[in-house]
Amino acid sequence: MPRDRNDNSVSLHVSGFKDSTRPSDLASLFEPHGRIADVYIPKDYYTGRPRGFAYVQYYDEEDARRVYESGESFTLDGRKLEIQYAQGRRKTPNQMRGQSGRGDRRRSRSADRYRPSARRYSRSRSRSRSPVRRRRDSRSPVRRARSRSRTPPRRRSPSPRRAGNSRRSPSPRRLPSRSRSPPRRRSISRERPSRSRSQSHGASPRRAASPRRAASPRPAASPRRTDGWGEEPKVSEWEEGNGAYGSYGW
DNA sequence: GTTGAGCGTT
Repeated sequence: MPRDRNDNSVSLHVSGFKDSTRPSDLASLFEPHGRIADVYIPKDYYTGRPRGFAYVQYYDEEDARRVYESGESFTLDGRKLEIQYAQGRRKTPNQMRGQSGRGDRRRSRSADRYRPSARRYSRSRSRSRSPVRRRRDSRSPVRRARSRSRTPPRRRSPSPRRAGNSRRSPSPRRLPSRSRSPPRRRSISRERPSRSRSQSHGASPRRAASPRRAASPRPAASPRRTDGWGEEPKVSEWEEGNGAYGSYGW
């Protein structure tokens, strides 16, 4: 990521669109006004649902300014979008933790983002086959398989923290808030609390005897593969217009 | 290699 062009890099805070809206939709909407550097739609950390707003960042700050100042009203899917300047820089996970005091409740799950350049998919393989499966490993499969340290609670390894502190973070001092555990898809075992109480007959000691790493909360698979990465038909369209940004993909 | 857990909605 071109990082921030400068500290002034402005992102537009856009809201008012439907939950079904995808980054690419916004991208194609705003692209005509300037090169889009990034479109990011935060999603709830747990539910994975879009939080209702997005950040559209122009590569050139001026474009953002123009869009904003022009007061032009953008409508997407019949809804008028509200546009503002983004207030702060994106918070990093760490920052979020810091706010845990208050934001503890609204941690947000991986967000939907849209980066120009995402041109992978050479037609080397028959992409028409199973899109889903393919999508999964479309991005450096190997990489992904190994570095499970990065991607948070996508589907399998639920605890982002677990990964992070493994060695990466300099100061592994994890906050005491154990509520940190991520997307726990309502594990059943968790839901039968009082049961054991009056369960005089079934309680066999030997069972409880084997302490099996109850520590790892397994979020039974993410809600759905609402990765956002999924099928993005229009993307290509948008992308084509901006094939110039090749910068990353990650 | 610079992150993707950035302002929501009382």
